[in-house]
Amino acid sequence: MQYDFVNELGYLAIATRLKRISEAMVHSGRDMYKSLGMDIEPNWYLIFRLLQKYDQLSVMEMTAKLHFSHPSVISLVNKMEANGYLESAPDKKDSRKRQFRLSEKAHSNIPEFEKVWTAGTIGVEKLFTDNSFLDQLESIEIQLSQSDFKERTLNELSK
Amino acid sequence: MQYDFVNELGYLAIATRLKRISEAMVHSGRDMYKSLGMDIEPNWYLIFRLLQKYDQLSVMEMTAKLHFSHPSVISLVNKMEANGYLESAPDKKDSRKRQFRLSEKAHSNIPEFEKVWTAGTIGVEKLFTDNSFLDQLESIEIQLSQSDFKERTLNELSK
DNA sequence: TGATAAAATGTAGTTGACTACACTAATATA
DNA sequence: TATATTAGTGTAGTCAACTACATTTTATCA
Repeated sequence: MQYDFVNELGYLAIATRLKRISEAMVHSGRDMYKSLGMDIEPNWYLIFRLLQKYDQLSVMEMTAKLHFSHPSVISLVNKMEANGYLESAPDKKDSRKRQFRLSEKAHSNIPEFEKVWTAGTIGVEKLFTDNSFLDQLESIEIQLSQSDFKERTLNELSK
Repeated sequence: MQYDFVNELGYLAIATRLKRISEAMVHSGRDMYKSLGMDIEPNWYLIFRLLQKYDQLSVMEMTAKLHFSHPSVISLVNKMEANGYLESAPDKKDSRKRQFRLSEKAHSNIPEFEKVWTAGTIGVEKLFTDNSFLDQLESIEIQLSQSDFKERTLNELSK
């Protein structure tokens, strides 16, 4: 890796670095799916896994589980439905809701996807020497959900 | 923190989590600057620090040091110049280049900014029990620059 | 030198996240 | 019951990153 000024900046540049790593991985993932001739996107993984576990969910149920905004979820599921991976039907009891489930195409393709997802998981896992990184990530998430960056900084400022 | 399905997904969802954390911090930082009546944006920190260190830089020199795309840098420096924090002048030797430096306004405001940046750094630092997180981050960056997610996954797939 | 390639900047358009607003349906309440 | 509030979905517009393309200037080299 060539010289990177951002890494000199310590903790205050951490958001920049996290975003760069994330974008590099997503970009590379998109590229990989294309190379493998798979017509799916990196983020669809979240929805596939959700509907494997919960079978049928509405938009708001997905936003609650993923902590995404609802427009983001709508955008994801619309694209997946347009590509034939999801089916939606109005909820029987509440006509405001659309219930989404995996399509037949999804079920028949997922075994192939699983191979790639397993390989991807192993590949990423090898980036870490132990699993303390995931633990630290969770710790950061919890702490920031209790008191965000602004609050923490203003608190330090007032000392 | 409420239930978060993404955290069940392990290593393959790490990009999603990094991005969420990054966006939460940037969002909160923007909000903080606003609350404090400071007319700056979180990412401007990178440019302030660059020009403190290097005094005068062109767009491409900044992209090389930050590993950002050049349109991103252009967008940043244009906004900063519009807000009076940067001054630019054509390079004497190469008329394609614009050389950027900190303005008088920047120099006179930075001491106040430093207080906030120091507080922010301390606040973020306290999210971590030790500094292994930054080390791990650097290790990931280096590894991914040598072989990206796609390559790693395809490599595992072929085993 | 003249032609070609490379470099620096800039613009346009894309993407995926977001907030804000709009609409409709369901629920709560006076 | 009628009205007000809340909830679910959808749309529009913003934002910061990106790629691709365009333009101009500089550098290379036949």
